[in-house]
Formats: sequence, structure tokens, C-alpha cells
Amino acid sequence: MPRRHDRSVEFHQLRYFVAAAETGSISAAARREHVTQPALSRQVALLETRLGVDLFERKKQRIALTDAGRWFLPKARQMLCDAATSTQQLREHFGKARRTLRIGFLGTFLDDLVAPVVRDLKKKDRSLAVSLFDLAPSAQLERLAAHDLDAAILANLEPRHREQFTVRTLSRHRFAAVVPDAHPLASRSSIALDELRGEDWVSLSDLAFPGRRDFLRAACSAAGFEPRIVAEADSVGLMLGAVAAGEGVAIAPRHSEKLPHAGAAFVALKAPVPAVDLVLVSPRDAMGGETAAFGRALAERAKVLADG
Amino acid sequence: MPRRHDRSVEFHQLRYFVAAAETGSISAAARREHVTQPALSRQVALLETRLGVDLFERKKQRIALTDAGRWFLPKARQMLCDAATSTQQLREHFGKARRTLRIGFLGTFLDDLVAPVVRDLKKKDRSLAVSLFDLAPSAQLERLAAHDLDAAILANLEPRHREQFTVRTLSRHRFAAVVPDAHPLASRSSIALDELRGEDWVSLSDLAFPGRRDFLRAACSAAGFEPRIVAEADSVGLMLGAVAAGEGVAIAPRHSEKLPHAGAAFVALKAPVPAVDLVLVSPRDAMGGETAAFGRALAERAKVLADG
DNA sequence: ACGGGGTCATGCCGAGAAGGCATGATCGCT
DNA sequence: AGCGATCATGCCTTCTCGGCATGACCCCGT
Repeated sequence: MPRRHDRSVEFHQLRYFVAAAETGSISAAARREHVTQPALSRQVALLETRLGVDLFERKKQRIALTDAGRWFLPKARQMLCDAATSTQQLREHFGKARRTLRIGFLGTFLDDLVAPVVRDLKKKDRSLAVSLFDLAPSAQLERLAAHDLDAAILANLEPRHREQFTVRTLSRHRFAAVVPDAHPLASRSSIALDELRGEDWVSLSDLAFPGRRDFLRAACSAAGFEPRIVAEADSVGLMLGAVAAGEGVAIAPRHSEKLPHAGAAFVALKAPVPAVDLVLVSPRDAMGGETAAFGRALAERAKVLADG
Repeated sequence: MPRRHDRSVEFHQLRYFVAAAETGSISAAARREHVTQPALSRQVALLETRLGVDLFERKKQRIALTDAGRWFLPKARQMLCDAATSTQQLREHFGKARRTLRIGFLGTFLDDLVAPVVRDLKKKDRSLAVSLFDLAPSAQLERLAAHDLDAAILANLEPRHREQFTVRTLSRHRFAAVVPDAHPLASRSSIALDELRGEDWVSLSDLAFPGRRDFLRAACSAAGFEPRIVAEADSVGLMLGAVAAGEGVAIAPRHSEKLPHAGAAFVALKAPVPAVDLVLVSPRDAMGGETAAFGRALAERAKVLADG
């Protein structure tokens, strides 16, 4: 008897879910995954029934992640990353597969930093294979330590990581304030950090973003106050959601404005603007030729972006 | 067009592979997974072709893991663990699922420590749900920190983990020497540690077993010499394999003698015998009632074992 | 207001995958 | 040698997944 009513999740369902969450559309996800829209729609629905949890809100037209969906998204990404890297590593080590470069980063860097560099490198070396993974910083560090990634793009690196890995500085990223749409300061063109002195604050969990909370504390401390942190989120998306929901205010790198953030407004900060160095991190021992080439190209691109 | 020649791995194939590796038999694995032997045989073969790598050596009768298989086994376990814990956590948090206790440990502890305790607890509370995961220590610690496990059974805990988690001592475990079958000392009933002074040593990777290498160094140092470590393995099984292959000698907890170790012999050590405390580790904040009950029962059982 | 171009969901069908059963080949053990 | 156990293969059935067609709905422009 072929097993019925199977409650187990399948990899392709996770892929479809991630695609749908990232594109915010079933149709677009279907195009990306090279299947038809009904096929993907059904697999996502099946995933939801198997999990017993709704991942998307069907708002007649477009779809939106539920809280459960937002929570599950990074988990699904990690599962896919682990499956891809483990099997790839197995093929490379014990089989005849060619070396693949595996890069981790936050999704917001894909479009104008990582993707162009990868395109350029592939143009020069047609045989180059690259796998890209959108992961939370802590997940990147774990996989870096286990040699499941060749390089990761991070900020807010703690000292013990600086000595554990080789680090190359890419560019400096400035922060902006994020406040609810309804907030009196939302329409200002720029504000000083200490105007947010009395607010409730939303930060990022140290579990997913090591060092980020301390960075917030240090920035506020430089402005002469201590932030009252009332909530922590596991991802930038969840943090923006918390701000939109009125839980408090936050600071975020300016480029995260590209994430969906309905209900939350980005407002420029007056000098001194908090900023972090974006760095490329690799394991100390295994800095292969492709990794080094990628690092060089990435640093160059980052420099161009910073100048422009 | 239904996709052909799919190279992607499926969860059930990983489950079957792990079952086959753990039981050392396709038939036994099939019984455990409630499918017929041909079904499981085929899925494992299919997995191998998709990976492009042989995971088992078919020795006419029984099967044995290849090096690739040994390397892949912990990876497969982690993928299954992550899928199980993530989906379960989702169901509990956002759905209507009952709380499940998630325990991590090394496979060698299952039979006489973990399994009996779980059986007893389930007898008392029929509604108790428990998930068990055979994971490398570092993997347990990661998942503990991310609240993907409720408790883990570990040894060789580093100070920073002792302060990060709550720790309960279970029992003391003594080590034995492990030498190749052909080694002159293999037939002795017991040896002193410093008789291995001049040998090449095999240890466990700090990546998978944090603190274990330092423990070996300290033990040898107490015996008055410095071990020349020529190889490191990612799992106890790989370490025993390395010893059997003649790469060197090692020390291992006596209970790991239950693992398959053809070609390697366990020899008792004379006093002072290196030993570690086995501890139950849980996140500081979330020590639920079931977790506490499990801890108590486990400590009791460990005490009985130590006395017996 | 109404139709066209989007969205997502559902019904139906066919190809393929996965499982069961039966069988064959090989080895170990009595 | 024969029995029992192992793993692999062939054949058949069932379920799944994906494609196509279609329907329901919404936004938008004429």
C-alpha cells in the first residue's frame, strides 16, 4: 500500500514556497521555477495543509506572507541551502563534480552587488559554477565554520569571528531610521538620532544577527541615550513588520528600503550617521583561487557602488 | 513536461539512507521504515545515482558505508533533524499542535540511556510527544542556541557553553584506548596511556566535537607526553575507521565500542583513566515542565547505569 | 459601464514515481 | 547439500505531480 495522507514536507515544496515568498506572487514564482502557475499554486497549498498552518494570506489578488510564513521562510532557505551544499560537497569530494563557489549573503545585496559580480565572472570563465544562498548572518557564520560556504557577506562582525576567518572590507553602509507611517517624524526629510530618544525600539535578535544589538546600543549611546528595546526580530523583514505594526522604531541599513515595508517609513539620519563596514568573510585555510577572484571582483564592485 | 532526469534529493531517500546506514542492512532498514526491502533498496540506489556517488559498498551480502557514505551520514541526519524541528516548531507556534520534546544526543547513548527513559516517560504520560535526533555535538549546540532543541546530551562542554546554557551532570564516562587490530598492544587486557607515547594519534575535529581535542591533549599531558595528532575525524565512526585503517591510535568512551569497528580494538586503560562528565544541556530561558521531568528521569537512569 | 489583462484556484488527464509482490542470485550456517 | 538470510530485478498497481483548460475575481483604462 503506497502511503497515503503523508504529512512530510518535500524539497520542491520548500523551493516553491521560497520562490512565492520572494516574488510575492504565485505566477512569478512559477515562472522562476519553470513550472506552470497551477502546479506551484497546488504544491504551496499542499505544503500548507501538511504543515497545518497557513503560510500566505490570499488577498483576492496578490499574496502576502502570514506571520507563520515569515517565520518559516528563513528556515526553508536554510534547509535548501544545506541540501544543496551537502550534496554538492559530496559530489565534489567523492565524485567527479567540478568545484562550485558557494556564497552566502542577505537577500538585499543580491541585485546590485552579488548578481552583477557573478554575471561578470561567469562571462570571463564560462565553466565557473556558483551557488548563492540568502541566509541570516548567524546561519552564514555557522556554515562558513563548517566549510559549507566559501564566503559570506556580513556586517557587525564580532572580534572572535575576525580572528577565526579572513576578512576583506567591501564598503561602508549608512543606516536610516525606520518609523511607523503614522509617526510624527515619518514625513521629515531627515532627523537626528537623539530625536528618537524616548521611543520604544525594535532590534534584531542576537541569535540571527550576532552583534547587531550592541551596534544599536553603541549608536544610541553616542547620541547620548540608552534605547529601550521592547522587541527583537529574527530577520530584517520581521523587524520592518514590527515597526509597521507600531511596536517601536528601528534603524536599518539604507539598502533595506528595497524590502517590502508597507506601513513603515525610512527617514535619513543626520550626522553622525551610524554605519557599518560590509565585509567579505572566508575560512582561513581554504581560500581557493575562485574565492579570491570573487573577493577582488566584489570589492571592486562595492567601491563603484559607494562612489556612485 | 514533467521534469525528467531530476538530480534533486528527496527527504524519504535521506531517511532510507540513514536507516540503512544505522542498521547496516537494507532489510532491517526497510522494516524500520515500514516499506518492503525492494522499495528501500531501489530508493537508496536512486539516491546514489542522483548524487553520482556510491554511499554503500555492496559486499555480496551485508552492506557497508563507503567513505563518502560515512561523510554524508551526519549531513543527512542534520537535514532530517532540521526539517523535523522546523516544521514541528511551526505547527506548535502557529498551529494547534501539542508541545513536542526535542532531544539531541549521540547515537551510542540511544539504546541504554535515552530510549528507556523515553519509554518510561511515555508510559506515565501517554500524551507526551518526543523527537529524538542523533547529531554531532556541535550541531546539537547550534540547534540548542536557536531553540531548535529542548535538551542535548553532551560531554566536553566548553566554559562559554556552561554559562550560556543550564547544565545538569548525568554520569561519568571512562575512556578506553583504540588501536588497530594488528597493533602489538591490541591483545593486551589493559594498557597505560603513556605506552602510546610514541604513536600517531587520531582525534575528533573541533568543528564537530568542540573541546574534544583539548581533552585528548590534557589526558596525554597528565600522562607526561604530547600526542602527535596526524588526523582528525568528523564523527566517532570516522575516527574508528581511521584507526582501523592504521592511521594511528585514539581514545574513545567505552560505550562507543558498540559502534561497528572492524579492524580496531578497544583496550582498557590503567588508572588514571581519562573520563568526562556526561551532561544534559538546555537553553537557560525555556526549561519547560516536560524538559525538567526528562532531565530528572535521565539523571536517575544515568545513576543506575553508573552503579550497575 | 464594460471589456481586457492581470491575479489565483479548480477540474481533468497523462506520464512518471514509488511501493508491493514474486523471483533470482549469492552467501553463511547447520 | 539444504535452509535461511541477504540484496537486486522485473512486473504491476496506485498515487502524485505537472500540464492544459477553465473559472472566479480584481484592477484599470477607454
